[in-house]
Amino acid sequence: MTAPQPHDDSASRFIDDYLLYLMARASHLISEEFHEQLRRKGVSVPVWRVLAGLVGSSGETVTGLAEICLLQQPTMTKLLDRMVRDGLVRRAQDPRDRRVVRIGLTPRGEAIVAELVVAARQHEAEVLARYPEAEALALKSLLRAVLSRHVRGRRGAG
Amino acid sequence: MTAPQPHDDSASRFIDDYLLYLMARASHLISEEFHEQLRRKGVSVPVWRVLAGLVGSSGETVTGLAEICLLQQPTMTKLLDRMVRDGLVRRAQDPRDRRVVRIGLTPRGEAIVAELVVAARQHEAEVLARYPEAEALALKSLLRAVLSRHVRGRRGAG
DNA sequence: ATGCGAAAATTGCATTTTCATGGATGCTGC
DNA sequence: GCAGCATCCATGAAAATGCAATTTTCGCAT
Repeated sequence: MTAPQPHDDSASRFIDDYLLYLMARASHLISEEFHEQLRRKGVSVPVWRVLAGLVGSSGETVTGLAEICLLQQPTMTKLLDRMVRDGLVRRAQDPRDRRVVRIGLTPRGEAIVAELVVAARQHEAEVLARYPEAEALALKSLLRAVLSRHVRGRRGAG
Repeated sequence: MTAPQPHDDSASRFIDDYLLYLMARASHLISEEFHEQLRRKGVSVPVWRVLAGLVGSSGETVTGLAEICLLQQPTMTKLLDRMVRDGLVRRAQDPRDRRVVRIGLTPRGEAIVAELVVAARQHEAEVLARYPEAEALALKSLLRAVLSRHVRGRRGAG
C-alpha cells in the first residue's frame, strides 16, 4: 500500500507506444481544432457529423447514418428527432421498403452544411500543410488502407 | 422540396475524402475490435482508458488523466468516483500542492490492468500484422508526428 | 395466401456526460 | 503579510447516451 508517487511522471507510459491510443489521440486532438469552430457556430459535433454524412449522398437510412457517424441506431434516432425539430433534416419513407426511413437535408440544413464544409476543407488544408506533402499523402493513404480492411456491408466501396 | 432520393448512394461523399473523418473512422473501427474484448471482461471503455493511462505512470492528477483519456475534467471526477467505489484506483493528496489529487492504482486495479495490457498488446500485434511491416511502422510514425504538433503542457515530451 | 424468422426504426429507463459554477489552495507583486 | 488572480477538484441540474424490449414490415418457404 505505498502511496502514489508524484514523481516518475514521463517514464515510459504504456499508452505512449500503443497504436490504438495514438490513433484515438491524434484523431481527437486534430478534430478538437475544428470542433471549436463548430462551437462558435452553435453546431454540436454529432449534428455536424450527420450533416456532413449527408453531403453528396442524400437519402441515407437511419442505420446507415449511424454507421457512418460511428453512433448506435437508437442514438441516431434521437439525434434525428432533434435535427428534424430544428429543421435541419427530414424523414421520408423509402418507396420500396416501408421499414426504411430515408433522411434528407432540408434547404436550411443544406445551407448550413455548405458553410461548414467550406470551413472543414480549409481546416483540413491547414492541418495537412503542417507536414511535408509526402507525409500528408501517406497519412491519408495509410488511413484508407486501414479502413479498407473493414468493409462492413457498404456495397461498392470506393 | 424534392424528396430524398434513395439511389445515387456511393457517388462521392464528402466524408470519404475528409481527413478528420478518415482518422476518426479508422480509430473507431480498430478500437471497437478491442472494446468488444473489454465488454466480455466487464470493463467499460472509460475505465480501461484510466487504467491504461496509469500504467507506467503512477500519480497522475485528475486533470492530467482527463487530458490523457480525452475526457473532460468533471467527467473524470465522476468516473474516478465509481472506480474508487469499485476498488480500482484510490485518491491521495499531493504532498506539495493540496489542491492536487493524485490517482493511483490499487492492487486490484493493477492486477486487472496487467491482464488487459497483455490483451491490448496482443490485439495491437494482430492489427499491425495485417499490413506490410513498413506500412505499420509508417503509420505509427506518422501518428507520432501528428501528436508532436500538439504538445499541450506535458513537459519533457519524448 | 399464410406463417415464421429477420431487419429497421422507435421507445423507456437507468446511467453517464456536459456545462456552468462553487470552494479551496497556491502563486505573484507589493 | 495581503490582495488579486490562476489553478485544481467537486457538485448539481439538464441533456445525451446505452441497452433492452417493442412494433412494423419484409423475404421466403410452404
